[in-house]
Amino acid sequence: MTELSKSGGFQHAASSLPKTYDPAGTERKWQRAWEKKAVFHPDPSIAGEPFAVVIPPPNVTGSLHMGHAFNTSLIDTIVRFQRLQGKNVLCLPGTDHASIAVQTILEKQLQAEGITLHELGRAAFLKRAWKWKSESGGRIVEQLRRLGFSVDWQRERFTLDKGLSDAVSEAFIRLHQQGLIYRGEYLVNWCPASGSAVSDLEVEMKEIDGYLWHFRYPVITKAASDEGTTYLEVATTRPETMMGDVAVAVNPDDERYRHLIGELLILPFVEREIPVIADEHVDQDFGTGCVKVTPAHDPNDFAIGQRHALPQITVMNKDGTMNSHAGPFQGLDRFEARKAVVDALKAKGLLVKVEPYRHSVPFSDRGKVPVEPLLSTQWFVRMDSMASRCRAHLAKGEPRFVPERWTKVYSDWLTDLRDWCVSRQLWWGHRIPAWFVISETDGQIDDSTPYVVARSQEEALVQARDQFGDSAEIQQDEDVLDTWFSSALWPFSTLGWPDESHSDFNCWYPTSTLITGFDIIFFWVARMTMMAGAFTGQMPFGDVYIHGLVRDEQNRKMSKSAGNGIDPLLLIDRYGTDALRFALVREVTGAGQDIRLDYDRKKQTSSTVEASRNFANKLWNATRFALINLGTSTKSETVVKLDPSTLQLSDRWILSRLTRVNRDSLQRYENYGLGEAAKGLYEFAWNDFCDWYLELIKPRLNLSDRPTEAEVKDQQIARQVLVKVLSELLVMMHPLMPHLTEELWHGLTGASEESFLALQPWPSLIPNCLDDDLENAFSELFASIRLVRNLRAVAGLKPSQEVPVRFVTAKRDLAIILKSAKRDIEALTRTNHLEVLDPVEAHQNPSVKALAGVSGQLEVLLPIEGLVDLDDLRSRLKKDLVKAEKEIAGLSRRLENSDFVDKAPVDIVSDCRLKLAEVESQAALARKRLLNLV
RNA sequence: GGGCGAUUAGCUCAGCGGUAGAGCGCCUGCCUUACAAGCAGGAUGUCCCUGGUUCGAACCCUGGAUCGCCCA
Repeated sequence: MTELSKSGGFQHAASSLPKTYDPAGTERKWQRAWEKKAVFHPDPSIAGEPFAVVIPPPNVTGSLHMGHAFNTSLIDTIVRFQRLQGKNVLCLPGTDHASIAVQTILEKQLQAEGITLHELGRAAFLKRAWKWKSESGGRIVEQLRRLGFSVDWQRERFTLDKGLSDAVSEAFIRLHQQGLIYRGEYLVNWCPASGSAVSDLEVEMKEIDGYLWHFRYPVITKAASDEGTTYLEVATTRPETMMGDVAVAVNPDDERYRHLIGELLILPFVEREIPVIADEHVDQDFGTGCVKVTPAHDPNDFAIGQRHALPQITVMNKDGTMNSHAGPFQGLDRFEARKAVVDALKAKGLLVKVEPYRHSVPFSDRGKVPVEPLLSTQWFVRMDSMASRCRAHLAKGEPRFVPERWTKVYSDWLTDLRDWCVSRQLWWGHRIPAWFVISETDGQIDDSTPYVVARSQEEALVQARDQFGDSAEIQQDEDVLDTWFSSALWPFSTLGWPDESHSDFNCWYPTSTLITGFDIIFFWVARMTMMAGAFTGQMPFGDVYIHGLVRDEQNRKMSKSAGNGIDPLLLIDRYGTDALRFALVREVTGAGQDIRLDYDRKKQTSSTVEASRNFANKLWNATRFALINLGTSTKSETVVKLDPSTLQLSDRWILSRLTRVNRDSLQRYENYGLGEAAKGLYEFAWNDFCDWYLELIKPRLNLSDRPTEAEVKDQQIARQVLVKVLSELLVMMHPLMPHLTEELWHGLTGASEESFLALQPWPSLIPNCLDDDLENAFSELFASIRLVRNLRAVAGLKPSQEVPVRFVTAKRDLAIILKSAKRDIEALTRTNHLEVLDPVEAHQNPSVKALAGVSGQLEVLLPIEGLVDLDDLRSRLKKDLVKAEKEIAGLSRRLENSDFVDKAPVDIVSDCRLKLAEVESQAALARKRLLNLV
């Protein structure tokens, strides 16, 4: 083992190969070698069909979670496969700058040090942020390396890098020129926790148990002149906003209130007069049918306010406390204010009732606090034209979603899309490239201050002076852009855009496939297609492969707050990277469902990953077996062309299976059937290759002391086939288990340190090699072997005890196979004398009392009288008989049905007849045996 | 309210018109010279319910139940 890690290969040390695979050393070794030799650093100028994937850039504050591991495993499987296809593959890594997350981390640090953000100042803050990034921002990237991710690290990008930042400015400027960016005062989602506006997508609606408060506003005009004061009753979930009320709305068709329309009410506490208005969007059946209208604090009310030209009165500060418009409640936090308002209403006798009420409340994704709809001046990106361009592309199938059903999710979202608020009141990020001409508004910035958009301060000043004269003074907007703005440019900004002559951009744009989870279809996928459409005129990727989420053992979404994450690194330490990757990929089904990862939290074990680890070990040992049995001069043999005439049947069988799994895997990898590819290769490797083929060739590999010339020659054939099958299997497995296969392939082929399995060609399909008849024959052969073993187990024979066996069949081609495999069967069943007879021969030469079984058209007899417990045998035979009779009943019923016989396809009917005959003979045999036992 | 997905062995999931499979777990033997992280053998199912289409339904179509997700 130490030998292995020191020498960097085990090709000369087969005998010292350890019995179990130790992933840690192997993984480190190849990760280093791949990166050192720049194996995944493609050259855009070389020939070869380009294939490009950009990874979803993880948050720079992040650390590896199962979602990354899953996404990475899928991406890497695909790109490694494409590399084996000989394509010029670029897989480009990087991280995003995560404005809010980074700012939150740093603010916590500052808080601990007792410094406020504003004391520190913007420049010092940014310096700190970059320092933090250089120290802690590399963690996720190092963790991605541990997954064996075959990305081009030399092209790694960060959204705040110079190039990408320039791309962001350029994009902003161009959108502004096209009139797709505007600035204005609108109701936005204000996150009091981060002190910034957030976009609609960053708001999560949550069902909350709250209350519906009913209270009364006094009517002060017409009605008041009658008998005493009349009141109008309103119902709200947010009493604290009442000081911002500018009207009460009722439905114009509502008989109850029609007479009050146009009357005035008096708003308690602030004593403002507000009108009763009619709006047909008011639901008569909700609450009292009267809606208080607070345009500055509610999106629906905002719309009503727009329709009726109502004023907007903001009663809250941006930190969530009440402002001077809130009258007596000024200074209170919004939730304290709610209580205070309710208490005060109660004291005034204006509170009618309180009922428990479950309703949706918007929460900030990041801040985890209720979002406050607040009027503020922000920058917006106009969505309609960009979205409709995307829909036009989609009509042409661009991009293609896999699975297809996500297409509708994407296109629905692109319809009726609200404009995107892109400004954030933060410092860490891309500062908005807009400069206010403050000299026009007396050094102040307000909504009327003109601005210029430019690439730099200098350019902005030139523009400003052009437009406003030489004394114009400018000041840059304080805000930064939404992190997703830069992520939306990722597929082309990372390739050199806006320099469209950049060789990377020319070679790899548009990219081939995007592989990501359904949770960011809106956040990221749709925004990328919109930006790409606007700037490159093309969709940024051909395919979008959407995968599910990894859920915990109880099917819950993994999240930091729930604390139910499963640490991939823990599983890697325990089972190896390849085992984790294989386990994750194997679970993926064609439908793109979520996957549930089995996990025992106490023991920190996962039976799913363990099974994959065991599989890795199986491949390890199969190779170990090969190396032990190949002798010394094996390397050149691997390239020898196999001569079909020299092959044994079992060789032809495994080559047929190999060809089949090659063909299937190719098709599955290409069509995102990664789980199916993994399962198919697993079955081939474990069942066909290890369980059967290796066992079948053992006698051919282990020659006697004095082998004949033919035996020596045949040993060479077996060795050649062994190496061919195993080495090709390693290539096909490589996308799934890159480290293990790289290691084993080097060991098996003796390839130099300079060449890599990762860059080998996919094995070509052997022509005319698929042989259905042969595969069927081998299935029968294996069934017969299993039957003998089963009979031996029933008889309670010791594994070492050799007995004679008789096969009786009327099926001639089966008899031929069985006879030719006589030596193999004997070896695999511990049989010392195997006879293969037809029924006539068997009848002429009846055997003594024997244990018997039937498989297909084959009867197997174990003449071992005296060794068998007759009672056991009897109950076994009875059970067989019952089973057979049940089957006979079913089959006969079908065959007696004339509709079935007439209408079903002929081969189905004949299969049915054949099966019936077979089961009938099985039953007959069981009956005969039972009689003989008496 | 609109939409999507799921429901199959104890568990995790395949299968998607011809009468049910895998891995793990379980039972019985085995340290058989690649592998005990293994080998051999074995047991295990009203394929959620309901109608319908069909010669035939786990699979297609009605309707429903339960769980989950997305959008409003």
